[in-house]
Amino acid sequence: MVRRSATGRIGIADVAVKAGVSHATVSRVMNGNFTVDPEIAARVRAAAAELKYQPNPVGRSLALGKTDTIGIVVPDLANPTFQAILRGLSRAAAQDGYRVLIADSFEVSSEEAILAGEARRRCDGLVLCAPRMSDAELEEIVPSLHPLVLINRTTTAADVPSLVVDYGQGVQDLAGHLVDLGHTRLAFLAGPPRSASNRLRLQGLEAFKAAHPQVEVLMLEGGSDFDTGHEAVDAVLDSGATGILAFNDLVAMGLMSGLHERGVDVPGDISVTGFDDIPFARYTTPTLTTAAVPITELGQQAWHQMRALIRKEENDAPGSRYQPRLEIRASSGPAKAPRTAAHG
Amino acid sequence: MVRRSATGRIGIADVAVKAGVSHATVSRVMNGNFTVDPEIAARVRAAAAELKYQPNPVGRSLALGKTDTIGIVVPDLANPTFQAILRGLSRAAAQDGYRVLIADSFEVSSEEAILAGEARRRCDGLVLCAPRMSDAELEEIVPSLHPLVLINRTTTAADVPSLVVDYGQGVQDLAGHLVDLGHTRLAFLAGPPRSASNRLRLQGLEAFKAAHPQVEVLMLEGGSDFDTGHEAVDAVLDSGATGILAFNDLVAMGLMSGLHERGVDVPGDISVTGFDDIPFARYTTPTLTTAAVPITELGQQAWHQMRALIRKEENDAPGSRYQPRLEIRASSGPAKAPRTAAHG
DNA sequence: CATCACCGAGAAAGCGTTTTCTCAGAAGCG
DNA sequence: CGCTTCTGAGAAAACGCTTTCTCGGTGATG
Repeated sequence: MVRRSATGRIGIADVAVKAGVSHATVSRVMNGNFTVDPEIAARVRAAAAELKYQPNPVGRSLALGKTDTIGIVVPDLANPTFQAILRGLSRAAAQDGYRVLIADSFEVSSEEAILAGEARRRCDGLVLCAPRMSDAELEEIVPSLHPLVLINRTTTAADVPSLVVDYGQGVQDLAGHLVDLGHTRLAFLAGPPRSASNRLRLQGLEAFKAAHPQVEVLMLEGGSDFDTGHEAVDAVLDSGATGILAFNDLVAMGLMSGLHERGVDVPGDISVTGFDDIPFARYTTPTLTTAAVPITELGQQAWHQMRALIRKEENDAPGSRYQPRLEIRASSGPAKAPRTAAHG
Repeated sequence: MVRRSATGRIGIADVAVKAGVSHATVSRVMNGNFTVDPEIAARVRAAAAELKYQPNPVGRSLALGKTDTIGIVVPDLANPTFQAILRGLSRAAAQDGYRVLIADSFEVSSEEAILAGEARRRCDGLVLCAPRMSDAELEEIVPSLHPLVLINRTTTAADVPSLVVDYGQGVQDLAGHLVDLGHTRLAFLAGPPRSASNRLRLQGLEAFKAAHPQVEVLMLEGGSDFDTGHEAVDAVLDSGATGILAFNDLVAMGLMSGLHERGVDVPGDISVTGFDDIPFARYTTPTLTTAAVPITELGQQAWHQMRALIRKEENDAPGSRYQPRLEIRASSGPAKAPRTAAHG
């Protein structure tokens, strides 16, 4: 039997014995070091192949001081946005031989710091995705997390690229689109209170209100999933608004489903817009007007920024800002006469 | 400065020096070994806290022979089914202090074996999710992957729990439902050819045909995403079938969207069913009749099986079989008179 | 008072690699 | 032929931790 090591797995030592050389030589051969006699190299390779030897990555990591793994912390793995970021990140990282370790904080912001630290120590770098923690807390832990890439949050720390989507501009574009269609009474179905992207949307709407004093913009409480939108039907109908800006596509879909059940026509009676342009958005009935965020690309960019950090390359553009693109589909249409005047 | 080690990070040695004890003692204290003098322990803890010492997991892994990480290989991270499994797995594993490393094979079956091996070596166990590789290849690599949990595939190897969804039964339930509604000409929009779950559906349909000779069941080529369903509109209309069994909910949604564009009424003209019951399914218009698979629970179960393997517990139920539950919604309805007779 | 058992902490040996250091032996040169 | 230089491979250190081994020192017991 060749099983010698305590773990039961065959190691470099087994190969060394079989090939009649030292571990050092086996290591050299496995790493393509050419200062080794071709004949011996061949013998080592034969032995390795015969034993099906594969280097233990943990030992390797310890010696090399790197794990070829990056971590990502997301607030909620059920959210399509984070799924897409994860996908883009994983795909891009894989092309450079890196793997991704995931940590889901389940929207528990108090856990984020611990999760992030733990994940960081296991990996060569960390992507912190839309953290829910406070600015103060973020600033405090950021230094210990380098190399770090931030998504949808910013920090004053240097060397921490930030990829942010301009939700403020996006929501203004959507509101503008509705106003162009004649809507004068809008309502915003807000997202999770701790979400920075929700704050950006709110700021965008404030700016919009300032620029369009004739338009009413109501604020309604919401969340980030289907059910939130579905449950908001009453509040939406009560508001008398004809143009609804949902926090994201999921909320918009839930809302449209609820409106459909009530016999309210979209966009005949009420126009609905989403945000994100998830793949489903083009297959709803009616198809969903939304603001498209190149979200998978964002995950990919996150990796490229991370790679630059790991390789200590000069980074000409540390971080970037993504502009959502207005995607006009069938869920938004001309405003009908305001319902407050409908009884006349 | 306390930075001594080559990596720049502070290690156990720094704490030892600061507390005036040996590394061994620091290690003992950090691991809650009570054979150490309380006063010394306090001194060590104080030093550790002051230096913000956190044990290096790589060194720890090497010494302990475990990484507290499990790997998962999925054919396509963009597929909601695998996302849900990942979510359930990650959540359950996290509760036991384990993290998940992901590997996406992008439906390239030739990559799967390498990916699986690599991921396995980095982790304490592996979840192989609906692998596309051949049975022969699977059998070949399975022994080297233990502890291993298989999803939607089976193996002859012992000690490899298999979690499989009974797609065959599910598709028969759906077909039966349509036949009960009076449909006599059905069509199946197939999934990826290499998918085992697709094979199971096909087998189920064969059984169904045998049991219902009066019902026609046509086979149409397809895939697993929206676009597949959307592009299948012509084929579906040409087939003359009034009841369409889509491979999954995504395909069904794409198809319904396409039918809607053509002015075909669902379920008035054609009934459509999906599979999986993804969250979106209850918010489509019309809401989607489908077969619900407890997919997140499946991910969770995968962890429980894995945990039993890692802990070498006796496992009373190595693997299990999940029965989809028929979820009748609005996309299926009574068959109208066969269109072949409509010209009369 | 001497011996034994025991307790607690340091020394050292792993865990599986990579990489530096070291040193035979061969080759080259005068 | 003797010296130096170079090549290539083994010995050993390092990576950061856990854990066994060892042993000085204390308290207990006969």
